[in-house]
Amino acid sequence: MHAFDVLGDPVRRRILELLADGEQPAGTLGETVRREFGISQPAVSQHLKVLREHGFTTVRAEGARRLYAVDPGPLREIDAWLAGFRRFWAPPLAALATELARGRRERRLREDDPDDERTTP
Amino acid sequence: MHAFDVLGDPVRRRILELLADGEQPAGTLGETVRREFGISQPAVSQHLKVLREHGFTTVRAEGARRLYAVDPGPLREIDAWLAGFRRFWAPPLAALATELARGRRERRLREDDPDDERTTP
DNA sequence: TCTTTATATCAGATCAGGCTTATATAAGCG
DNA sequence: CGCTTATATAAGCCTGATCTGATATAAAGA
Repeated sequence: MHAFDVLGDPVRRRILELLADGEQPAGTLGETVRREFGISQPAVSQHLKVLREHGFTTVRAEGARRLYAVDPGPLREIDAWLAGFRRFWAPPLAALATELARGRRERRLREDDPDDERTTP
Repeated sequence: MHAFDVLGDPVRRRILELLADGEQPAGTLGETVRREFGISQPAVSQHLKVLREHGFTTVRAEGARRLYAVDPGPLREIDAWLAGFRRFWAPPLAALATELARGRRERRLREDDPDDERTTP
């Protein structure tokens, strides 16, 4: 199952959205999702398993509770794939900004580079 | 079928990658994909149908040929969904840059706003 | 017009995903 | 310890996605 397939399911997307605000125990997630989608506890648990096994979440045990949290790895990969298409809608400046933010940040902070692409003439 | 499901299929992802370099007739796409994945012509045609019907491509007829091209709409929506998680891996500067590129670009160019968040004290 | 080329659609088979009910595991508590 | 709470796994069913081979449609060319 590819990362995109994992995100194809609305329940799994919702779980990730909920986790975006911070870690949550399986039970709390389950309650919300069950209310919203009308599915059973095992169904939720199976979705959590898919998310886990594909690296979208981490889990840590706290007593009997399982605390889930977002693991950004696969989302990042998807973002990287999308990058090849971003030029179809993003203005060129954004690409530059991304580049800037990604690689040149530390260089700038250390060397105090006077060369500045931000102000286009 | 959700946009994420559409991208879940490797054949469809490949087709979009090929189209990223510009429009191509179904036949050319088909040849490449058939070579790479070992599937039949109808299979490719069905994938093209999925891409079409979910808004990932446009088609225009040129004689008997169908020229496919990327339609960025759904990819953009996916990008928007991902935005809610980007803070997990992108440095804050990138978010600012995105914001900048998206909405404030013209304002800045016109008004020459002296208010500058870029330099955090 | 007849034939070839380009692409799409149809019908049927197969397979994977997701759901449910029932059950297992393990911690918390009286 | 038993009982309850929290979560996971198992087994079986059902639906929908994708594939193939056959066929339809339509443009191009002899």
